[in-house]
Amino acid sequence: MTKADTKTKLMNAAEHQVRQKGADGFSYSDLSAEVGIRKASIHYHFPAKSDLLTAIMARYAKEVLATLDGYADQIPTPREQLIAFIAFYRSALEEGRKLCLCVALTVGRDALAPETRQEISRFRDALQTWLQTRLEQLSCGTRTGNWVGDPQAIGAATLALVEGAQLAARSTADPARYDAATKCILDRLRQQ
Amino acid sequence: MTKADTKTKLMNAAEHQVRQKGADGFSYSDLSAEVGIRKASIHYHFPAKSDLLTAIMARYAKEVLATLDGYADQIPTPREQLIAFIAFYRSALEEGRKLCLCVALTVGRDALAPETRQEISRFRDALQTWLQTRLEQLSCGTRTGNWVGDPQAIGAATLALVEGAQLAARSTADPARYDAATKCILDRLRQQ
DNA sequence: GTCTATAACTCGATAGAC
DNA sequence: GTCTATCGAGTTATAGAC
Repeated sequence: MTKADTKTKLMNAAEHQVRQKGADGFSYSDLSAEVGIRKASIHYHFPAKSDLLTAIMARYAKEVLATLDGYADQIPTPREQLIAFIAFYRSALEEGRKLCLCVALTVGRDALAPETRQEISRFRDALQTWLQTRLEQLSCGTRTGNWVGDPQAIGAATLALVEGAQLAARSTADPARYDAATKCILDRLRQQ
Repeated sequence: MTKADTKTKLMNAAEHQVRQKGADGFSYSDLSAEVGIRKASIHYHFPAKSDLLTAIMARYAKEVLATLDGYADQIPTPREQLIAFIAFYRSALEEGRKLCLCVALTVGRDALAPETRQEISRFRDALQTWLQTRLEQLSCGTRTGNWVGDPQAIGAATLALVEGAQLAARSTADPARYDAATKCILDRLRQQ
């Protein structure tokens, strides 16, 4: 675990770069410097850049969804699970310098390979389903507490909110902007 | 008005390109093809690419804020002004293929010139102030209707929501995802 | 698996004619 | 203002030695 193999090191470096600078913002040369391998050697592991992007997006989706499923097991109430979700997206910022991988990739969507796009779509759908399930358990659909709307609509809004809040934080490299944008929904969850 | 001068044509083309592909996703070569001028000639109008990016961001901010101030004059109630704001961000999508310019630029923020970053910050602050003013007029701070929270927090959340909703639409090039993500807040505004 | 070397291309930017 | 011509550096990607 302490010494990752080269392929893993490359994926770690690539994910870091994309989330900080976007898919067009880094090159094999950057990875070469970060990992300590000649840039031509990277092509042995990932023949084309699109292969690398697809691989890191697939891994990212798997890891994030595993984390969220862990919340479902370890955290007792859907209310607290949703609070943990918002905190998780907060922690992904790392001082306001990073974004969720799928946000970082979405801006340059036109230039992505079809397989990469598909990974992004699947991930977003899975995220929204996860949120929707928790919201259904809150039975907010029947206007319990101070919620309005059906779980599907609230799920879509919640996902948009945390991604938008990440952008806000990124705009001035200040995580406090994430907190400001998510204050309302967190207060509402805590009151419930 | 029908025949824009070259400088304006270049800015129009650049804005279109950035909002569709990001700052790193287009080149002077693309502009050359779109406007019908040799790429070396572009440097006469905008010596460096950063000059062009700063110019289109400044123009974008001015135009959008003028539109919103127009809403304040022409639309009677703050409630309807806010609904118009959400519709405006919807119209900016253009079939799910475009983003708000400041969202498109924020991902690659690290590589932007300081002047461009400053234009983005100023614009975001002005947007949030505009939203906050409308929300104060709704007197939602005192928990009127089914709102919760103070105008400042709701303003930050609303901005994050519409920007996140644009990303959702972009993820599958489908504007319906914008509608899904903004359904809750629109319903709440309409009920009020 | 990693290396050197390089092909083939695109990028932003400049010089100077007209 | 727009052009041709070009520079130097960057990019992804490949070939072949070790």
